[in-house]
Amino acid sequence: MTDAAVVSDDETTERPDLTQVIREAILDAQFAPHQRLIEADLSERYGASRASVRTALLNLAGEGLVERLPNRGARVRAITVDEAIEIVEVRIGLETLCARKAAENLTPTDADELRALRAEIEAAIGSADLMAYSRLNQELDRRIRDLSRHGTATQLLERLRAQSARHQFRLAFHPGRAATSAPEHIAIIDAILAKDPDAAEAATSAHLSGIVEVLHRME
Amino acid sequence: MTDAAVVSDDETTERPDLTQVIREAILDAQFAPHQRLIEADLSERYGASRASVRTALLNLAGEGLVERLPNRGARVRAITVDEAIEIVEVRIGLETLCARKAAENLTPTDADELRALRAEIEAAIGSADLMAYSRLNQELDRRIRDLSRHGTATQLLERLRAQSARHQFRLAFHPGRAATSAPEHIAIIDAILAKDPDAAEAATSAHLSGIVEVLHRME
DNA sequence: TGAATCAAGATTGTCGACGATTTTCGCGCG
DNA sequence: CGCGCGAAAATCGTCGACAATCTTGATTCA
Repeated sequence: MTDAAVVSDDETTERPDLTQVIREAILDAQFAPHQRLIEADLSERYGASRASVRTALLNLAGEGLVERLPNRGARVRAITVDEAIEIVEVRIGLETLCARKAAENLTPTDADELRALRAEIEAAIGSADLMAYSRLNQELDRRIRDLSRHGTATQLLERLRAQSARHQFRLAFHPGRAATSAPEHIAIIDAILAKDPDAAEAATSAHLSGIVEVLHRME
Repeated sequence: MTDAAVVSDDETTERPDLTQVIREAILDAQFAPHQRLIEADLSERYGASRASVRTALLNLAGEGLVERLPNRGARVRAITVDEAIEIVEVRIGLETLCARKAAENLTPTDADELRALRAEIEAAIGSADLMAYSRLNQELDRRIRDLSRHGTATQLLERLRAQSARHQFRLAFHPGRAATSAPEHIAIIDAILAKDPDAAEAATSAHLSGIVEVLHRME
């Protein structure tokens, strides 16, 4: 299935940063929430020294993906529903800011790309392809962050997204969720395309407030 | 186990976490922005092994206080004025959220403490004690964060505050700044005391927007 | 003179080992 | 039978040494 015989025993191929490898393992749910990440185990599993594993775990702790209990090691950080709600509440502040800036900064080229993205989203909705729709939502969020050219907000949003990846994923398949959020996403896109910061902020705020509501009911 | 005569030369006293020591050194401006933090130097300076220093630097990198350039070591992260503006823009979103929650959660006991704090602030203004006023501003921000009981927002605000400590400090002594911001702070307190989330959000937003303005002019 | 090259120095990255701390588990005592 | 107690295991924290990498400065050649 893979394209070459490089996977197995030989480690001579360039190895990507351990931090990234473990980060993706966590986001891929190869490690469960609250699972202990024992340095010696990871060390053997990835063929690196304990010091390297340690460095990676320190990095991931800084990103909020793992917790480090003094003298008791690291474990995958588990986000409760309450925390997921807090995260979305914070996202309201950050994403409305980005939406505002995106509307202000929009260039004709950006507008074309955004229109293309809108078309894709509408197509995904039309064919009821939840998986594609979920992916496009993420893509839209990322696109708006980029357009905002606001490094600080972008960085914090990226952190929060990683931390709540599991919850975001669950939410995407919540019954009836797509039908509600789709027009909200379209509204956000249109407000940005219209270069209307106030409308972009309002549409973003409305969308995320809806998510907070849903999460509260799930609690 | 007497605790006398242990302070001077002997290192047998419990040592506070190196991360905290170096963090405070950075915030105290013992290390200048962009100054390189060489592991061997810090190791000798604080009488710890290089591994411990390394751990501390990784922690501080996670907090955004130092930058780590691959294979080229760590240095104190320098915040430009543009970044300082971005940080305040983000604070608008986060602190309005906290002010809102604080107004909603306020208990009679909290209200008493808040009134005491207001009295202190008014006293500092009356005596034109800029140093005390600056300290009380920080205290007020912290108090509102606590009252909000919003862990996620609190954590992010704490990070941002540390990163922009230098700029916040400079701003506090900007000519005429105290006269402008004092009534804004009082307005925020009163809105929270009135348990009026909308007013608290508006007052906080107005205050921080003013700071953004000033920073823009300083640029 | 000036650019390319390469050697020496400085600094970080990685490693295996040892010591410290926490957890686990068996054992005796009430 | 349960509860404390202590030894053993598991695991993290620290250390010194070495390897890899980047930087600096001298040297050579056109």
